[in-house]
Amino acid sequence: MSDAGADKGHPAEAGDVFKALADPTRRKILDELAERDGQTLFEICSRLAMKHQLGSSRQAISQHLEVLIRADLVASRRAGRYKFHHLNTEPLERLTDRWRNREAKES
Amino acid sequence: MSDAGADKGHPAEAGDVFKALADPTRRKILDELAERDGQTLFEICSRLAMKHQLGSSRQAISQHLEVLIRADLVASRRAGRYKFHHLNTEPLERLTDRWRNREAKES
DNA sequence: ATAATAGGCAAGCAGCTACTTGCCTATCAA
DNA sequence: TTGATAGGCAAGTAGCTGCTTGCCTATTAT
Repeated sequence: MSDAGADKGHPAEAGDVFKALADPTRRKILDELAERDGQTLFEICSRLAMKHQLGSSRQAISQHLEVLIRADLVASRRAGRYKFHHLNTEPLERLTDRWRNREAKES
Repeated sequence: MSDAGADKGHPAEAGDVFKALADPTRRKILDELAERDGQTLFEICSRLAMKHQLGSSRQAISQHLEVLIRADLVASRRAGRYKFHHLNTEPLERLTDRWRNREAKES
């Protein structure tokens, strides 16, 4: 039991997606995963530190990943002592159509 | 010169757009402007209160509009004692392509 | 002119949020 | 086994953010 995903307990509201995207560090994490999908926490940490001079600690990145997972923008998969993170662009698909199509629906 | 818009003093970074969209009240303001463009502050206040049971004060909405203007999502135009607000969807156009196209550029 | 309307400015405050710190568990190599 | 690696949990904290409060200016109606 205990699903390895992150799309069961939450409906992943649109508000969570916007809030997740509101942080620059989280956006850089998504950039990193877009460039190389399936990285572990330590990989993301070291690559962010090198490429962006981001001195974020491991725990900081871990908490950011939690937010991204809650927003369904990142899916995690356990394999032994490693935990790989994968980018999911599906919540981004029709995110802004709401205002471009002149059709408001929900918050 | 001296355009009546909001793209001169600020480059209107992408981060400002994401932060502006992170608040549910601001998203509802955009919904309102998408449904009826060119409303004044008082119009937005009363319509939000009616349709969404949003008990936000005038100053609260005013401050939200400031954020939206800084993000270039709303343009304001003065006419006498009225100030009309217009929705600008241009910053939303390629907002999420950055991760969907696998091409990271800037924060 | 006087009052009403539409909006602006700024200080203060409560709640949230990103981050740190410290310690813990689990898996793998020697 | 022991130690190193990969990650988790939880409390504490500083700064940001959304909102209120109070007072102010500008434009319009009477």
